[in-house]
Amino acid sequence: MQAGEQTMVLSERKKKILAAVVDEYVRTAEPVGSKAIAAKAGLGCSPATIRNELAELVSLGYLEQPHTSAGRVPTPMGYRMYVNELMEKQRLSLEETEDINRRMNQKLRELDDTISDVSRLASQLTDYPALALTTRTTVTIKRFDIIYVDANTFIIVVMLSDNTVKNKLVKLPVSVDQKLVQRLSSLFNSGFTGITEDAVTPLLINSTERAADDTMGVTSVIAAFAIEVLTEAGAPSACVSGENRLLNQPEFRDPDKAHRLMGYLSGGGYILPPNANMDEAGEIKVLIGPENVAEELKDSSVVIATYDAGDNTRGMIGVVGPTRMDYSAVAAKLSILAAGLSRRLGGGEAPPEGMHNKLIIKGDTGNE
Amino acid sequence: MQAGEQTMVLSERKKKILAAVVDEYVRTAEPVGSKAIAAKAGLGCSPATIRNELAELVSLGYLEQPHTSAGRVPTPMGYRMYVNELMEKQRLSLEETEDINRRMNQKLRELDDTISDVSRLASQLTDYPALALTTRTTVTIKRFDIIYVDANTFIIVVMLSDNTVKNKLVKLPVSVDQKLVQRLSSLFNSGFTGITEDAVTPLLINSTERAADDTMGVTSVIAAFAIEVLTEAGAPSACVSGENRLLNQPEFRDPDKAHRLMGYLSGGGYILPPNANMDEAGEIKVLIGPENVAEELKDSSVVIATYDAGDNTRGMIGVVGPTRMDYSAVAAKLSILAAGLSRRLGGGEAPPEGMHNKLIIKGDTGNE
DNA sequence: ATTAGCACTCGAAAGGAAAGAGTGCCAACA
DNA sequence: TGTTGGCACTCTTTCCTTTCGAGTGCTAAT
Repeated sequence: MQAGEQTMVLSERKKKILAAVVDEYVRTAEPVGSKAIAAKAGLGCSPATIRNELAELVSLGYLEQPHTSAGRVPTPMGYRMYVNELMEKQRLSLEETEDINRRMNQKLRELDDTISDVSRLASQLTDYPALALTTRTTVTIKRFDIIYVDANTFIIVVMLSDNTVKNKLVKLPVSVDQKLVQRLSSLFNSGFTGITEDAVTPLLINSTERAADDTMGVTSVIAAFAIEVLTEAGAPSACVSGENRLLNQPEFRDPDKAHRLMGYLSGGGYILPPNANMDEAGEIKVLIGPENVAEELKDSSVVIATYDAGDNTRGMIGVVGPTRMDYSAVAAKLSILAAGLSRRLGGGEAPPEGMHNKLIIKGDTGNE
Repeated sequence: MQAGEQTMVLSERKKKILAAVVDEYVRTAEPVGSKAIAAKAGLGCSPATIRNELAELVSLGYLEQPHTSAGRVPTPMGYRMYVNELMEKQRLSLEETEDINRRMNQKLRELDDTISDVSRLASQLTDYPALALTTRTTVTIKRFDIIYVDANTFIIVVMLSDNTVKNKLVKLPVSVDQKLVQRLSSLFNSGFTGITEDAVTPLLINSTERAADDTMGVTSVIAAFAIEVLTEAGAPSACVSGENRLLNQPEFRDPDKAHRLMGYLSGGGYILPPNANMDEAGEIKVLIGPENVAEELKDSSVVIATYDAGDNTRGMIGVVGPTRMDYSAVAAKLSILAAGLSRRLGGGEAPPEGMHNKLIIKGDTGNE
């Protein structure tokens, strides 16, 4: 963090070595030594040479040693370099891709509880805890119907601008006239469609009440539902799955540490969309260790894919794990998931199924 | 398990001692010694006397020692005795009760996603993982409406016998006549109401199709939705929350052990309703260690409260933890939750709010 | 029937020695 | 100048031994 921050261009060999360290450390979770690298990475030179290089990589800030005389471990900066430049963008095999798409198809029959299903799927695929979230920006009502059931029961049905439909059964303590219900239905259908939540003012409600000649206060019940629906649909929804997979990772063998992070995650993961704003769909964002804003994530990494859920809705699926994470595989898988989601939910401008690895990976600038 | 199974009546003092051991062990999670009991339980006798009694309780099968020269720990049989006879049924203070009810009220505005909210609440209250599940038996359609939106779009709205309402937006590739939709709407409303899922036969669908003069295959789309709704509503739904709280318990400090159980739980907890059949609402059932059928639960305990969700629907909320569990407090809290749910969801025959501790606790017979 | 006393057991904690992995550096070499 | 083998050194991990203490079981006294 302090020394050697000036971004010098690494020699080819240094890059290869750094990549080898990351790969190996990701695989084994143990500090990797010069000998192992010499054996693995096919550059024809001896452990001693590699030791020299390693020492330099340490002083440049890409690697560190848990203690003198242990192998090297990537620093966040090292991972960042790996993710930005070194990592070979993994192309999943056709089978894998198809498998993911198949499983997605199975899940996504109804696009409503999609989020939770998708996050579960992401977690299964990656074996890390996963989270899914959606932010909608402006939602309006497209259509408003009221179904008269009996004298004190009716059903409100609202179709929103994102083509979801919400309904509510209302039971009143008093009897209402079927005519009144019909009047209200058409009044709401004309007065409350196409407007945002803010536009539902007491004024509007009052005038509707008067226009409908409603003396029983039914109007306000219906209006309350309209507001509720708009609020709820406009609010971001989040969902976390597979927290327990954290326990697979050796870095979370300490129950306290695991518990802290899991608690944070099941807390809703609200705070997760880390550097705010959702980016363009299709991009993948990687946040490594201290790059995360949330204190609880400072020594974990997050990989996030953004997808386009159509009609002003942006969604993200992400995965949380130790900094020692298989970024490449995770990114590839999330990318397919996100593409699939965009294709299904989005406006249809999404790329076709084949096109699964435009893998634009992007992260922080790297400076604190 | 092998010796001393004959249920002899324990002397008063043995009971007191056993209760003291359980209480203390629940509190500290460490084997409890004769000295501690002498100090705590106010029976005026010395550690030596207690040691004699303890030895007998061990040979009777109520207690065991992790090793010679450690304190005593309750066996499942010991816990069973404690739960059945010794435990003082805990009355929560008025404040606590009110707090629970208040929090329940906050959550339960909509009775739909109730289950997940309630399980979360149960977990928060008890600090153990919680699960909620519902079994519905027979659901029928009470009312069937189709809202015509435009030539290839309509909304199906179905009201079920349990007064929930489901809807689905249907987009057709072909244009349909508004008249046809109306015809279908009334045909379904007369033909598909009051019947169970089984009764939706191809025969019925065909005759409806013919009656509606439907040549576009719209009928089958609608019928498919009807089946889907009936299936889904009739299926039990389960929900687990707060798995991570398991990590609070010292017995789950071993990550592998914790992981096993958490995995089992997030697997859906299907298999949880252990000795099958839901009992009468209001009862609390305690399953201790080996009394559980699921292998994964053999050394954990489960406390389950059943509530009446009205109209053929039985629900359960339960809590999972180590056998060393604060049965009394958990039972009391679950009891209030279940009562609250019955009151809100059930037919209304539930006891009023004040009545929160009829705490009938019941478990297995205790023999394997 | 209860109790004080005491030897004994067994796990948990503390200390220490040995093993092993990996480094840093130096001197030799191409 | 860059690369390599060699070697001493460091630090962790592991295993063993010792110590400590809580708690028991038994016996003899009350």
